[in-house]
Amino acid sequence: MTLRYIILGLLNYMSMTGYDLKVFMDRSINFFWSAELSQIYRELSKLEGLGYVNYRIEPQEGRPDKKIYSISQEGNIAFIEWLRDFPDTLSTPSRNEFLVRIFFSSKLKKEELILHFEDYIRELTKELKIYEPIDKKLSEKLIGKDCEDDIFYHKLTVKRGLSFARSEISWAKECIEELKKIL
Amino acid sequence: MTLRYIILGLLNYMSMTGYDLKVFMDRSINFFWSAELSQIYRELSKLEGLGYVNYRIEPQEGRPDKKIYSISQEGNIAFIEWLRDFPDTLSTPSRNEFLVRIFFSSKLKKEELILHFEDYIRELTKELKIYEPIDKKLSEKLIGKDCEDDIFYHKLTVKRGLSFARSEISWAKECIEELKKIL
DNA sequence: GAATTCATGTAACTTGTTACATGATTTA
DNA sequence: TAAATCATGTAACAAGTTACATGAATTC
Repeated sequence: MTLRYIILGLLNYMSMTGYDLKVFMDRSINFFWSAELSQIYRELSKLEGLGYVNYRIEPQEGRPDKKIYSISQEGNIAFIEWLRDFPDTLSTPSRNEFLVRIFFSSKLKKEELILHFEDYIRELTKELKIYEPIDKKLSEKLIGKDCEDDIFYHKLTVKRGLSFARSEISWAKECIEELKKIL
Repeated sequence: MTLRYIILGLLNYMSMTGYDLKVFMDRSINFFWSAELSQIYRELSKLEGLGYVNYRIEPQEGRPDKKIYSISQEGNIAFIEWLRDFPDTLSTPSRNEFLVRIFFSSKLKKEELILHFEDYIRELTKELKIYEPIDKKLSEKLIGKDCEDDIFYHKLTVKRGLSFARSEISWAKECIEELKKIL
């Protein structure tokens, strides 16, 4: 269901094609949710069936015509409803393959496992370097504006990205230390 | 694919029924992976088809007979292979519904959002209280043993649970502060 | 000359969720 | 008396992934 509401939420910003939605998602929400184009198209058809979105066709030459989707009033109501009933139990079960692998790593050479932790740190450092300029940019955009603005909330998620990455890096470093002790 | 290797990994510890696997998972790996019984049974059939597991039947009275699964040699080879080729790109896409909701929260009253952050903090505090005694227990078990032991690796994942929960709590507190500033 | 962008999708598949069914025994 | 535990599963559905197809225009 989450993808459904992401689409409605984004169409609230502006009307878009399925392709646009994919591009938009890849550049924003992708840090904490992802979806394939095929999934987006499928969901758009369902949303249309529900009357939550409408589309108009913009003809193109040499390319398939654009279907520009907009959110309907009913769609907007459904979106707000979803937003308001935040699940109390932290709904989506967390799945983390990296941790599964660590859990079973007794079967791995310590040196090898250390390399994996180092890879992990490298990945997260890259992420930090992506988040930092975004954080700055959003801060600049926010100056003088009040909090009604979406940017304020986007920034909260970017801050979380920063704090998460830093915390993971320091955990991974501790793991490497522990492993080196008993090498 | 991850569930497949979790099952193989657990059967490496000991032979079990599908039901046992579910119970075992719920008490350990559940913090970073979960699966329904129906999914486990389905995967066990597939694994049997692949020759990665075998089972013997233990008859029972008044209850369905037990099917006690063991890992085969081929299964063990497949498991080790999986463990060795750690994906370089941090494979499974992270999905976090809570963050999606925060991203779109401009449509929510600030007071309401603060309540959601407080719920989140409460959840994570509960988690901390679960992890802390586990961490202690594992530390005690580890004394005098060397690192070949699975417990050492399990403890790394528990440490991560602690560090994650603490980091999330402090982020959520900051968010509340930010929101109160502009209330 | 090869890959990427733009824009639509379909089809087949895997994975995860929910609901249902059975039936004795134990616990609250 | 209701529910949880033990133990098997099936069926239907929802969500996510991967591969395929089209075809012009642009960038490397």
